[in-house]
Amino acid sequence: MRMQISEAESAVMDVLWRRSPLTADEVVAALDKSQDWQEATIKTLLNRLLTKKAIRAEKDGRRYLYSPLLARGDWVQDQSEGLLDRLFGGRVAPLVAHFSEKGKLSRKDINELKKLIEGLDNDR
Amino acid sequence: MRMQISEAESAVMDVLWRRSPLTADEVVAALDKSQDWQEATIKTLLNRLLTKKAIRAEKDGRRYLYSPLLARGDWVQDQSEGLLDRLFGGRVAPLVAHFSEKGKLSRKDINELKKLIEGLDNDR
DNA sequence: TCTCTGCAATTACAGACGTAATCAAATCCG
DNA sequence: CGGATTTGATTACGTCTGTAATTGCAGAGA
Repeated sequence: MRMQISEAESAVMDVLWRRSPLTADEVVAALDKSQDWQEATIKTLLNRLLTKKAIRAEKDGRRYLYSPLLARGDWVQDQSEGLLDRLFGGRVAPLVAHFSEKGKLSRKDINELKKLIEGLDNDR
Repeated sequence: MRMQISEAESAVMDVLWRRSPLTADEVVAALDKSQDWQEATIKTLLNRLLTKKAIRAEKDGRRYLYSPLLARGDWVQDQSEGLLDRLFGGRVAPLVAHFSEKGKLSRKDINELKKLIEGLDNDR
């Protein structure tokens, strides 16, 4: 079983991925807009992430500075592929087809996808 | 907070989505290949799904026949959109770009995507 | 040096989940 | 009819998660 990061924990990771290192206080501040959590709650999440080795803390005088250890790309990869495997037989096209059917493709998406696919198609 | 179906529970849903109604026994048989669960475990999962109203049970003589109430499409939609929002800002193109970078696009995917996009692109 | 204070570490607690064992009710067999 | 068997219902229990409160310790002031 690989490392699991919970929903709440990933909100904390998100702020550290955006900018780091940060003090606990800065993390709290960053989450203030998006989440309705007490400071203590965020401290707990930071500690759980520490024991999971998903982040690290370096002493900076009286406080700590937190940084991610787990790379966002790896995490995203893990999550995405998990969902792809579980729901779409591991294939990307059906996933996109699904979003298309559900009207989740914006014009912008379509243009970008077109460009992306053409690029791939040309170079072999 | 909307209805949550756990990982283990979704394995049970999967067999009912494939074919239903089924007896508990048939569900157990179907899961025998993929999961290493005791019969009792599967009974528990069926019951939890019942209380969550994700499936229903109709009496068939001595036993019950189980069927999904939750549609697979709805569930897939829920999961996919959740991931899309959490990891890709709710946009499909970046998700596909991600898979592309990670080399998860097969030739077949590319062809299908191409066709799909063209279709969308033409009709407006 | 003693106290206050700002943080981090520890502890708390209920609900969900994974994973079952056990209990009970209905039915079949002899 | 009474025991064996089948199958669903109830109970169990440790871990993880969401959500905190509380405690303890290292500096800042008095």
